[in-house]
Amino acid sequence: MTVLLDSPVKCSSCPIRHRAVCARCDEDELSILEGMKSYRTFEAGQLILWRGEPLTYVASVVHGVASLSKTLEDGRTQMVGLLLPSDFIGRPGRDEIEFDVTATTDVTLCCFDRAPFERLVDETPHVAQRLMELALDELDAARDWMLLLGRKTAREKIATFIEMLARRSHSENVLTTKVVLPMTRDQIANYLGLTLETVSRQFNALKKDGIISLTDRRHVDVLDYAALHEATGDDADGGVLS
Amino acid sequence: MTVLLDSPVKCSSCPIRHRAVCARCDEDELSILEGMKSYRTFEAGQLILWRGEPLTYVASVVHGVASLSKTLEDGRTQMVGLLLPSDFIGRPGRDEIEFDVTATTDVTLCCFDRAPFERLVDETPHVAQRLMELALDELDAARDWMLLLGRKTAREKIATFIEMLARRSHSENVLTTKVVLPMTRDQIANYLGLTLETVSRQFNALKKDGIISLTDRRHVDVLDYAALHEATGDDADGGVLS
DNA sequence: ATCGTGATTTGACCCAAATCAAAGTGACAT
DNA sequence: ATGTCACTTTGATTTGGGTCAAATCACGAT
Repeated sequence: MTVLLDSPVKCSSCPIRHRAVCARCDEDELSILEGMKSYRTFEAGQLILWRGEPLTYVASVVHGVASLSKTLEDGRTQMVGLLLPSDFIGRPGRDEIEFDVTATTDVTLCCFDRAPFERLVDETPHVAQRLMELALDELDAARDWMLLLGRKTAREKIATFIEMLARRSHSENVLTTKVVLPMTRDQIANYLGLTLETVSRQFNALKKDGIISLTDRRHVDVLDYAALHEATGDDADGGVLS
Repeated sequence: MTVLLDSPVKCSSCPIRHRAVCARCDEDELSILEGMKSYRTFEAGQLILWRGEPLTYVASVVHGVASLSKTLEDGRTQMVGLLLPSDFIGRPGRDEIEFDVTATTDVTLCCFDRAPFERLVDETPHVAQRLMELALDELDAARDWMLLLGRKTAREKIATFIEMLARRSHSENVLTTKVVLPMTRDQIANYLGLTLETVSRQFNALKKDGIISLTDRRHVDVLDYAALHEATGDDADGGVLS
């Protein structure tokens, strides 16, 4: 199941050092974190946490992609968030979550036991502030997603999804044309409030229109950024995810 | 336009005293707030704040209902949040919002200028904590709404909406059967990702099934709570808003 | 190489909700 | 009482995307 790695990387050379909850920690604070952290890895498809389960630890995503999802009585499900590297799982002052967390790809988490972590948060205002910023970013992303789920057509949903991945996958500030899809058509459907068949059809429709090309199942090449943005339905600079 | 009332009520007798951002303030802190607050009222339909506009003040909703909404290029809109009494507008560390805020009914806000308020937040950890709780509540509500927008049928959406209002409108812990709709069919449609015609038809379908009765346009009477919950599609205790 | 399995694409058909179009309601002003 | 205006209901029709079903593809295991 869960594999515990005995040797997490040093905070100072951690890939998410500058974006995660620890972004503004100084050397002393990092060494405290260093002492209380442990890595856990999960394989693609594994359930990481589930609704109602008491949270014994909180964590930052180091590598990979995890998803948050909610389920209706009859089994219909909707993803309600994607966790990319540097995103945070768990929240101060709550010991349950009301959704499931699943590893979408193989995932590495940097975990902290709750009690000592919460103590650190109470004593370190800028960590609390950083948590607040992360929560507000999630809230903004959730609201963009509400607009997508409530009002966008299937084509607009797919275009928005590709644009979002392109935006997030550029390492610095260069827009990449090659986008890696971190999930299957089924999972994409789940994220966008569609069925997998519609996802497939719309990918191919965008391809037929010369906006993207599909090299293999997990890679999209954006041929025409302007047309892609046009296809999202968003106005000028709206709809930006985080 | 905006009316400024010169005599806001005393914090100590404020109806949202125990739920708003000031919930855990002591007498001294309240008197600081007392000194920096002012009331503003808006008529139903008025725009309170809009996207991109710099935020000069933050506020708590005292009376009435306001809505947050986002718009696509061609004018389709989606509400992304409802603000009921005690909900908070504005956020530490951001000076713009990425949605419009509109008065749904007549609204009274308790406003604080940003600069002094942020100073207070920095100096008063429990206010920062309360803001965090409010943000996390909004995030949970947003996620419930994503499930609704992405996966629920029109009937389920209407049932969920009525159930949410019933839950929120009970003054203490008694479930009321009479629910006041704080908005028009058009606005409800906007909130639920539907058209106004569909909203009207589904209200009448629930009525025909004996689950609710519609006294007048703005009042719903819940005749059968169990059936209403059944109709939401939520499982046992899920889908609770805030 | 071949098989098996899960992911993806494609096609045919259907239905829930959108769209288009008209009436119906009720509160208020004249 | 009459007209106006904004909101709501109801009906007829269309349609985007869901559903069901059958290939096709890709890739690791044997």
